[in-house]
Amino acid sequence: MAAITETPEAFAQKLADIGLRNTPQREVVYGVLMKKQDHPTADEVYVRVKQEMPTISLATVYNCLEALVQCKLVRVVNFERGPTRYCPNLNPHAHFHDEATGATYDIDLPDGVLNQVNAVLPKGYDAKSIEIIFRGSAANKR
Amino acid sequence: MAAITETPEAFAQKLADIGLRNTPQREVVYGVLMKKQDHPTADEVYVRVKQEMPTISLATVYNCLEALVQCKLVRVVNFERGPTRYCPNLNPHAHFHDEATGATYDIDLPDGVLNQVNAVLPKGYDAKSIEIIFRGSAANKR
DNA sequence: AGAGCGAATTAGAACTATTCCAAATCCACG
DNA sequence: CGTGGATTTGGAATAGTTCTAATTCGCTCT
Ligand SMILES: [Mn+2]
Ligand SMILES: [Mn+2]
Ligand SMILES: [Zn+2]
Ligand SMILES: [Zn+2]
Repeated sequence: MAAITETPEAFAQKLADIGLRNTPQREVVYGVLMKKQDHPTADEVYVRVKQEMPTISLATVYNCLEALVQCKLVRVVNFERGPTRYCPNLNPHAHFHDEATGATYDIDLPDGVLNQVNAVLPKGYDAKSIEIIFRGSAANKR
Repeated sequence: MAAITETPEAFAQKLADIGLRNTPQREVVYGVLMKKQDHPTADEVYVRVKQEMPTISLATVYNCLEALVQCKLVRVVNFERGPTRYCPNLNPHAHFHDEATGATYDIDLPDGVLNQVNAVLPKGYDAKSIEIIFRGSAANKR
């Protein structure tokens, strides 16, 4: 299970692992993502971050999100060509996109299912990641 | 199994079903998609279509592709935020995206697997479609 | 503490894929 | 043939993201 509260040291270490520094901006961006476990766009992250750090720029939010994605503290989710969304849930999971409301829900994926899916690949295909997106309607969720 | 060669009448009917007319532009766009079973972008479709119909506009290619998607003769595929790609394979299948080459491969999906995947959804979630994308590397394919 | 220096941040310009718009064209029907 | 609504067309507009170049930051070394 991913730690809900990453220590500042562990956080800095994850960045250091790929040759990046820790910065106040990166901490704040990561903080807002952990605080509310949803799937905000870069713009939405920007709005939330500005409450804590009003001087941050949108470019920096993009930079920080990219840094967090690279050191695997955050995942990227895309629905069609809509704005990229950022997901702080590191557990193996799929996404359910409610087309009526636009809401996104995390769907836990047992290892068994991932293996089953991976098994459909013919010889010669080596998948580093599997992304599963459901589209439909969800009743009374969250 | 999807017909490789749709008759012009069946084609026109699929359009009529959703209240659209058949047009030469729509036929040509559909034709180039069926001819080469890959996953071209709108721009790539545009280039191919212009060989047969040099006066067609890019806007019309977008319009035609949208019409074909709506009447379910063509599917849409998106990888991250890259340009939308169009897939003429109507069988249930997943996509394998080779990150090294950028190539896209269709992966047949047996019903069993789709059911297994659908079964991970908690009560209250009703999926109208399931999209599966593999990312990795494929050796010597196609 | 102060200087040096590469990394990070910033504001704004640039870019790209797509959609919008308004005018021209087409075409099925009467 | 003439009309009217659908379709096509070229160009403008849009949205999200990336790029650029100048500034600022914050270690490290003295
Ligand atoms: Mn949506
Ligand atoms: Mn790629
Ligand atoms: Zn998620
Ligand atoms: Zn396909």
